Amino acid sequence: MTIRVRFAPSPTGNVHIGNIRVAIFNWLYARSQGGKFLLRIEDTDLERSTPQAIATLLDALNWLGLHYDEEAVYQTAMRHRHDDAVKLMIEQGHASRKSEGEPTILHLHEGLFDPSFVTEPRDAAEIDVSQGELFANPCALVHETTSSKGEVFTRPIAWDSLACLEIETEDGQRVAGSVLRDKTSECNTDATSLLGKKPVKLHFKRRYVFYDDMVLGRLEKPLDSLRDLVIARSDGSPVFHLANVVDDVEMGITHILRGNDHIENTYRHLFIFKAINAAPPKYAHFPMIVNAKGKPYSKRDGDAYVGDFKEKGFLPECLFNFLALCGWAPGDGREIMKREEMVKAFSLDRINSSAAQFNCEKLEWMNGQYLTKMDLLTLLPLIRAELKNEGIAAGDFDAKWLARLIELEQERMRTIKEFVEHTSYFFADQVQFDEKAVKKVLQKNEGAGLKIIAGILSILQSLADWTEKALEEKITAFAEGKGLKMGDVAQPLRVAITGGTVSPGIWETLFLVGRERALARISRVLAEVKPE
RNA sequence: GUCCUCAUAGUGCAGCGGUCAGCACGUCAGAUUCUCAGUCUGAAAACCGGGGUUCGAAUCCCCGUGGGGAUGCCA
Repeated sequence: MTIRVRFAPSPTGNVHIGNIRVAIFNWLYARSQGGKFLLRIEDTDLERSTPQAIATLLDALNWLGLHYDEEAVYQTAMRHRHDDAVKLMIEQGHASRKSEGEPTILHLHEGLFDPSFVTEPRDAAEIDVSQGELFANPCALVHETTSSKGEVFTRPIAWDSLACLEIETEDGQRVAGSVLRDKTSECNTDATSLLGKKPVKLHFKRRYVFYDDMVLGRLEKPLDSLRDLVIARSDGSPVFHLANVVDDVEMGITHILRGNDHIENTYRHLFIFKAINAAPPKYAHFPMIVNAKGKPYSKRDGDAYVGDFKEKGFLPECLFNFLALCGWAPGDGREIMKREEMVKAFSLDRINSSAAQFNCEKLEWMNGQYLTKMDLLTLLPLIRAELKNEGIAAGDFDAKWLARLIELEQERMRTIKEFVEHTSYFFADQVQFDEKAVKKVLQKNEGAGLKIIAGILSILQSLADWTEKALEEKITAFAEGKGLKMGDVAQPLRVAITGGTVSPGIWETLFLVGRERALARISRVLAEVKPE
């Protein structure tokens, strides 16, 4: 059987890195297992789902190379399947609806207790009901308590989940649970009046719902802590749980890999699979990513939208790599990995079980590493696009010239955006001067820096051969002749040419700025800047 | 309230009964270079608390504490 996994986002708001990491893990699992990676768009929330959100979602998947194998499934198109499933469950006596205008409820009754996910009654258990009120109805015992803050908690416990139930009353007597169950009418009936005395404790044998999570191991939950579940709303529309399960069956999903916010849902979903006579898939839950405050990301805040990373000049292969490493590691210390390497090394049992905080600084470092190792021909169009994006007519610049500039800047930039930030003086006619730099490097010490560039100006003016090599020779000779350190010469020049104190090597910079502009900039500085 | 789940440096990972608790980002210091970046070298920095089990626990169990989640019509 081939493995089939899916990414099932709801297109409400912008897809954030937490969502996309779920997609990455699914994709990696599918590829590592030779399985299929499918996409289902859960657009049943008509109020909040927008075409625009779907577009940005598809865009993000495409950008990151998360290609899916079959046509995307839109959940709204599956509505009739959901309705059929509800009908089936009612027919088979698993679900019921009191009347039109009421929700449809799936009952946790013995008919659904499959040994593959519900244990036999196992541990002797008791629930203290001395505080609060106890009610009974045909489906459940309902324990209602009020917290110190005044919140009311109702805890309905399905009769069938309480094996060998005995109810202890205030006088120490024990009454068989069946007595109470038989006496209940339609509504919640006060247990005290049914029994003639106040119940204080429930004694029973506890069953557990369980499944084997491929990341977390065996997970279980007392069956009595689960209540019947709504599968269709009052208006008849299917709720998430129902739609989700039915679609997974329809799509032949074999493995569900999702965030651990769904751990609890899984216990419920198992009953739905059973109620529609379908075999449940295997599950793996992994931790969510949290933001710098340690809180979960939310679409509502527009937090960490994937498109923002594209905008900021991160490379998709880097973001992919980085997100895969949030909660997963190959185990041998490798960090920067090609996609094929990750596919090869990926396994669910190496996924971490604790939440990962997103560390943007490390992402920037990693992006810098990617950029440094990147092939020039691959990088060139990305830079051109970004220049264009910034309103710089990149087409006007000679390809060789631009290539050389990229070469020089390649290991200095951490994002594509930084390239533009670092290199504005190569493209502009006028330079933006950093006043501090001008003061410190040119004006200080009675204009020592100015004197130096004045001296060098005449040498450069007479230089016919404007090449990196020639510039290096002339400037070095100048420094040596004057008994100056290279830094004493390079920095004043750098400020005059670039406006600031940071640039690639000075002769490379001079060369690329070009003879005309370089000389003009030095002359202008000499004309306009006066010693302190 | 009840239930589920998680917990190793500031951050991300490694460790899965015996390690001087390792790696990476970041931080700090030094080296190199005309500045920056990079590269190289070095440093500081962690097993949430308390009980057990064991000759021996970061590792297994229990109880706390803290974070996240669920608790009948969000997905």
